[in-house]
Amino acid sequence: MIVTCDEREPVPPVGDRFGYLLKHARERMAALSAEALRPFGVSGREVAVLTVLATGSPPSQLEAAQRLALDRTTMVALIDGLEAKALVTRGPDPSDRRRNIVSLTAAGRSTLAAATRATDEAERAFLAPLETADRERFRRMLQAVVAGEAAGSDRT
Amino acid sequence: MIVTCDEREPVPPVGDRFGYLLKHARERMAALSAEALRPFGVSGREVAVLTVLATGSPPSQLEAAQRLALDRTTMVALIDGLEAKALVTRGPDPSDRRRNIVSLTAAGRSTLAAATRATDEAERAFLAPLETADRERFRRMLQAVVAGEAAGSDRT
DNA sequence: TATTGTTATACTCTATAACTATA
DNA sequence: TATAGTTATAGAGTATAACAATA
Repeated sequence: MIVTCDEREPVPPVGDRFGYLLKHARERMAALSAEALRPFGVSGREVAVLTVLATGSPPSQLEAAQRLALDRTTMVALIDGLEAKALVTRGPDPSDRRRNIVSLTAAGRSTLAAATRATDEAERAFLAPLETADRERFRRMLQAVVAGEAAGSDRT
Repeated sequence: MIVTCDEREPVPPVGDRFGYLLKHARERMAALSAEALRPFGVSGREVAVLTVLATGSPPSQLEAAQRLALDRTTMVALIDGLEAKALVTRGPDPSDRRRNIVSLTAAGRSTLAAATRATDEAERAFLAPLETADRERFRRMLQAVVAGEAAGSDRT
C-alpha cells in the first residue's frame, strides 16, 4: 500500500476562527455605531473618552488613557479634538501642575447623553441576531475574556 | 422644591459597551496568536490567507480577498509577502489570463499545519476564562452577529 | 530622578483612484 | 466596456523616543 503525502491535516474554515470572528464583529459594531453617531459629530472613540470623563471625578489625561487602555500620547490628540469642539476643557491640576484635569462642558454632557442613546440603539441592532436571553450572556462572556488580559499582563 | 440641572442621565460604564469589549477582546486574541505564531514567521493575517488557500480549490487573488472580506489591493501585498517566504506561488489562470491563481507550496502547507495547531492553542488560552460549555456558544454567538453583516450589506 | 503632557516619527491596516493587461 | 491585478497615495489607529515642565 502506498501512502502518499496527501494526508493533509484538516484546516478549520477561517470563519470558525476567533481572530476572524472578533475582527468582523468589531467592524460591524464600529460601522453601526459610526452611522448612529454621525448626526452628533463625534466618533465612537470620542464618545468613549466622554464616557470616561463623566464617570467618577474628572480624571487627568493619563488616568483617562488608563481607563480606556490607551497610550497617553494617543489621548493627547483625542482631547485636542474634543477641546476644539468645545466638549471638554483641560487645565493644570492645582495640586500637581504636571497633570491636566479634563472636564466635560455642558455641551459635552448633552452630546454624551445623545450619543449614549444613539449607541444603545446601535448595540440593539448589533445584537438583533441573538435571542434576547443571549444578549446579556454575550456581554458577560466578552467581559470575561477581556478581563483575562488584565489578569495576565501589566498593561499600562 | 428646586430642581437643578444636575439630573444627569446615567451613563453606563465604558467597560459595558460592546465597542470597547470587542476592541479589547480582539486585541487580546491578536496578542495571544501573535505570540503563538512567532516561531513560524507568519502573522495571523497571513495564516488566514493560507487557510483560505487551503480550503477548496486554489482561488484567484480576488476570490481569496472576498472570502476574507478584504480589499483586493490589500491582498496584493499579503500575497507578495507569502510569495517572498516561498509559502505560496501565483500565476495566471490559463482559462482567463487576467486572474492569478494562488496555490500553497509544500512549505506553505506545513507552515499552515503548524500555525493551525499554534492558533488552536492560542484560542484555548483566550477562552480559558469561560466555562467549557460556553466556549462553543460564544463562537456561535459571534458567528451570528457577524452574519448580520452579510445579510445587511452588499460587501465586496 | 521620576512623572505628565507634548511633539515628532514610524508602522500597521485599510481604502480610493488610476494604470495595465486581458476579456 | 468591464474585470483582475497592480501601484501610489492617504487616512485611521497605535506605539516609541525624546523633550519641557513639574514634582
